[in-house]
Parts: sequence; C-alpha cells; structure tokens
Amino acid sequence: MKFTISDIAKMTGLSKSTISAVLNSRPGVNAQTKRRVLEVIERVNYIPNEMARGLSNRNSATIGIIARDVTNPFYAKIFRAVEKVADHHSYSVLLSNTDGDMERESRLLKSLIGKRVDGIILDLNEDNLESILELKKSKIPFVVFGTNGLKLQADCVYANDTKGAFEATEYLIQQGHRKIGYVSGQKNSIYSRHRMDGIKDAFLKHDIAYNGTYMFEEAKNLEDGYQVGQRLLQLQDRPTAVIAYNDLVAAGIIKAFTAAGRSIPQDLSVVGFDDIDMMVFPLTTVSIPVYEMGEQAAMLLFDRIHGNEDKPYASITMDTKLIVRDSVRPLHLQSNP
Amino acid sequence: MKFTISDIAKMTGLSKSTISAVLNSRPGVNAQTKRRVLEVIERVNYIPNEMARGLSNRNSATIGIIARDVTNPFYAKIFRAVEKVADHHSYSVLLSNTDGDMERESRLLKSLIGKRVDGIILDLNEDNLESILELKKSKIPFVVFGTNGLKLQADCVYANDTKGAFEATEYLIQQGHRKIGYVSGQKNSIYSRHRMDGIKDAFLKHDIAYNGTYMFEEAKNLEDGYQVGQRLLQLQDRPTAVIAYNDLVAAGIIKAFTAAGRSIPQDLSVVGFDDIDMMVFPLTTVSIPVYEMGEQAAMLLFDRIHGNEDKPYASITMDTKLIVRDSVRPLHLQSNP
DNA sequence: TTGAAAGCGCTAACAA
DNA sequence: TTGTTAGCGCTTTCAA
Repeated sequence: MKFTISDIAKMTGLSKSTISAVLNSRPGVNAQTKRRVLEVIERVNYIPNEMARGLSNRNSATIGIIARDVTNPFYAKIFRAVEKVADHHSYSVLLSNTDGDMERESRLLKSLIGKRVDGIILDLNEDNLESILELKKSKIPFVVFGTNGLKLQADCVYANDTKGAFEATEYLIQQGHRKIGYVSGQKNSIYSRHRMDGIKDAFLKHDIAYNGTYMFEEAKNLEDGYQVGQRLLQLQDRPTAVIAYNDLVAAGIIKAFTAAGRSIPQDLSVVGFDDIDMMVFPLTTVSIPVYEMGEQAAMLLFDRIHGNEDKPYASITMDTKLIVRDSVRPLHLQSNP
Repeated sequence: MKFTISDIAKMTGLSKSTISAVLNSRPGVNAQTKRRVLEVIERVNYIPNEMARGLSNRNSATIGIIARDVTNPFYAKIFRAVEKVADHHSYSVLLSNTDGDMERESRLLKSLIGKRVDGIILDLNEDNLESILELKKSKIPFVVFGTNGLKLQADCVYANDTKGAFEATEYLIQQGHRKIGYVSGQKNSIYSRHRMDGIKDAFLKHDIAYNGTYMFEEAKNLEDGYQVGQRLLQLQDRPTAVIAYNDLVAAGIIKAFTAAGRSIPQDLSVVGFDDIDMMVFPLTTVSIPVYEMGEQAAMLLFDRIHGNEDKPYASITMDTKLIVRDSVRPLHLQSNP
C-alpha cells in the first residue's frame, strides 16, 4: 500500500522498467541487479498494485462467477471446483449470488464487466437473454452453466437433467408408483424445466396421466420444501411418490413429514436431485457430477481467456446417475416389469 | 470493453472531465448536457473501467473474504451475510477458501493485498500471526472472524464457543453421561480449541476425569466425521456421548453408526455445533448465530472503510444456544441434579 | 543490460 | 458550466 514501483526504483538506484522486468521475471536482467532488486522488495514488503498492472495489461487476473445461492452445497461445490482451477492460473474469483432474481443478475453482471474481469461463469435465469447479449457485446469470455448454450453461441456445461429425471421416474414406476408428483424449482430455472420434461417423457412412455394436483412450484431450498411437505400432508388425494427439484427440497419435505409423525418412505416416497453428501437421511437421488462440472466450466473458460478467442463453442454434457437408497417404498412386487 | 471515457467525450463533443462529472453525478453539470451524455452512454452501452477508476481513486470497490471452506454451510451463510451488506455499499466480494492451510492463507492474503481490496474479512489459523502482521502493515482495514482480535489490535467478531461447549457438556452430564468424548476440528482452529476449553471446564466443575481415549482430532467435515464414527464403533471402551466439532462431523458420525446398523442416540449420544438447517436428523446442537456474525463483521469492516480509521477496535461476542432435539439419550433419571 | 517516455482509462484541481 | 492538465502505478516500446 505504501510503496510503488518508483519507490523501489529510487531505493535501488535503477529505473522503473528494470524493476518491472524483474517483477515479471523477464530475461535480460543482470543477475546481480536482479538480486539487489529482489532484496529491497523483500525488505520493504513491496506488493505491486494489480490495478495499475491490470490497467496497463488489460487484464485483471480475476474471474467472476454468478450463481444462485452458495448456501446450496451444489453451488458451493461448483465454486470450489472453479476456484481450484482459477488458483492454478493464479486467478482470484469474485462470487455473486442472485437467488434467481433477474434484476440482480443484470446488475451483478454489469458490475463484473465494469471490473473488467477476464472471464465469467454464470448460471442465469433461462430467459435472461438480455444479460447474455450484453455480456457478448463486452467481449468478455464466459461459459454458461447448466443449460445448452449452443443456441446462445457460447460455451456451456450442463447435466443431462432430462434423462436423469426420466430414469428416476421410471424407477418409481417400476416400484409400482402411479401417483407421482414433482416439486419444481424456480420458474426460470432451466434445470427444473428439463427435469419436468424427463418426468413427462416417462409418463408418456408408461401411459400415466399428468396430474396437476401432484405438482408444486417454486421450491428451491429446505424451507420451501418444508412448506410443500406441509401442503402434501393436507392433501386428500396425495401422490405416493414425489420427485423433488433438489436434495434440499427433498430434505424439507422429509422434515415436514417427520415433524408430523409420519415417516419416509412409509407415508411418501421421495426422490431428490444432486446427491449432496451432507444428507444423512438415506435419500434416493439423482447424482450429478457437480465438481466435475465446475472444473469443466473453468477449464473451458481459461481456454478462451488464454488463447483461442474464436474456437468453436463447446457444449459439455455430464451424465447423471440414480443412486438408490431408502426413500422409495416398493408398492407391489412384480415379477416382470 | 470497447469504449473509453475519451470516446464518449469525442462523441458528445465534450471533455473527459464533464463526462466524468456526470458519471459520478457531481453537481454543476447543465441538465441539457447531462442528458446528452447519458443518452450516448446508454446508446453505446458504455461501462466505465473500474480498474482505471480505482487506480485514480485508490479504492477498488471490492472486499475479500478468506474462509476455510464454503462447502460448509457455516461459511456459506457468513458469505451471504457479508455479500448482503457489501452489495448495499455497491461492493463486490472476492472469496477464497483455505481449507485451513497456512501456506494458502498467506498466499491468498498477499493476492488480496495486491488487488488493493478495500477491506478483508478473514478466518485464519489461530497461529498465523505473520499474515496478520503483514495485513496490518498494508493498512487495509480488516476484521478477524471467530477469534478475539483484541490482542491482535483488530476488529473481531466471534461466538462464545467456550460457554457453548460448557453448556452442552453440562447438559450431557445432567442426562447422566460421564464418558464424554470430543471430536475436535483442525489443530489450529481457535473455535475448536475454545470448545475443548468449555468441555474441560465442565469436566472440572463436575469432577469428571479427562479421558484421552475419548478424544479425536482433525475432523472438519462429513468424511472426517464418518471415519471417526468408524473408529468409535471399534472402540472397546466407548464414550456414551460425543460432542462433535460441528454438525457436519456429527452427521458423519451418525452416518457411520447408521451404516453399521447402530442407531443414535441408542448406541451413542451426539451433540453438534452450528445448527445448520439442512440437517434432517434431529440433532441436539449448539446453535451459532452465524448470519448475524457475518453481518456484524461486514458492518464493522465498512465502518472502517468509510471513515474512522482510528476508532478503537471492537470485539463482538455472540451468544450460542443449546438446541435440544433428539440425539442424546438420558442415561438415568435423576431427581436432584 | 538499463533507462526515458508514452500510454492504459479514469479523477481532480485549477483555469477559463 | 466546461476544459486543460497532471497524475494514479504499472508496462512497453525504443534508445542508449
């Protein structure tokens, strides 16, 4: 904070450019002088101003990540994955949470652009096209999370949610369930929409009618799930099984049932999404390789940052996996499914 | 990315300083010209370069937070709290995780100083004094998390861990437990040490001998807890109750017991710390007002950033609260404790 | 091998 | 009310 490159120049009797050269370990500096400079730097504890450096270099050595809520282990894991590869490139990362609010999304994005971050990883509302367009205009490399970005002309990585939901639904059907509900996430969540698609696909294939009274909306966290659980408890005609938008929502439902003296899966079968590891309840869930997704996204991003500006856009799909534990009750035994 | 303030100046036929004046809504600009400028800015989608602005202003409009692991809801909540007040001041926040590694702590701190962040909130190893000293020299405002920073001459906010642990231990004793274990966190975690202190205090008061074989170390997350759980299962002389460093560790222990066909609290009583809300198991735990702690830390920090540089250091203690649920088994009924 | 000077995009006196 | 100018702390030609 106190010293500048000029100070170091004066103290060593050299010029700024020489100091700069040793700071950036450029060749062509006498070993002697180099040592001298380094020594002074060390002694006075000089740390170069990255803002000045960035202004000159037109790079900030930081990337931004816009997520919905780090409080959800899903996003926390992504963050850690991104941080790991960022760290590897000596980058810092700015984190912003939107809670799915579009207005915040735009605002935070603008802020990141203002900061001239070198890249952005984002998980936006499906229909926040305006922000994406603004981002494109800014020429800042970015990768879109959890949605197919090809139509946006962008790199993207996402899980095969539709397939995952399809498999989960088929599993429920195999276990004898017909009255199957879905507790969806936020309206503009593309994940949630894809999961709903998968469920409907399975319904179609197995001739099950879609029943709107089994469907719940706008549940993204534990509290929301708890409320849905309470509503489920009130229901006259209750689904026998429910697929929750994510594990947190599932946990909320389970909590509500437990609190009411009911138990899972005796009174309701529940399937989650994400397979977050801090779930102690033996929840059957669709596992998503979230850490790997974060890594992939970050790698894609740094690929763009260093180098190929005009490489064709990549679209990475990760497969999900149904983890069968103990939250689904078999409704009947059947010999030939 | 494309336009600079000079571009806007040219396009409007005005000077840079006038543009700057309207950008910073400084008074003394003709309403007419102001409108004209704003219009052009809007039209070409000009977003000022915050690095240049920061270089000139010697501020970055960003703060940094150094935590152990956002994957732990404890830190995630803190982050959200800090983010909220930062956002309120139009600040962004850089997040770095250390996993408790001192070398990383120093490195990340240096990086934040290099970026000239306007303030830092940190949760470091108890004995990483070197980093704190370096930070002090940098003159960047900071607040220390979870430890008493008065001896460091710094603002700090922390929970009364010792008291919390004391109460938890006394509760166990009241329930008839005598063989009480502690699964501690990382060696350099001041929280963990304080919790141990509280436990020992209770032991002293109630004449219970400290038994090293009931003590476990270096457990910070669910996996660690799981392993401790497995070791507990092997133990010949097992404690009847265990206090876990945090809820994640408690969850791991519970998971291990459940996996082995044992159950909580029948086979082991468990008390956690933090009261993270995504715990569906009815865990008795010491609740910590973590969100409030984050808010307080952030408010302290912004207080320093804007204004009083030489206000006396504040030390904010938050009280914990034992939340009794259903993970402790009463060993006997006693009329007079 | 080192230094001088211009420039990165903005702010802030001071002048006009 | 607006413009001129110097400067923030660094990098980077180009000369020496």
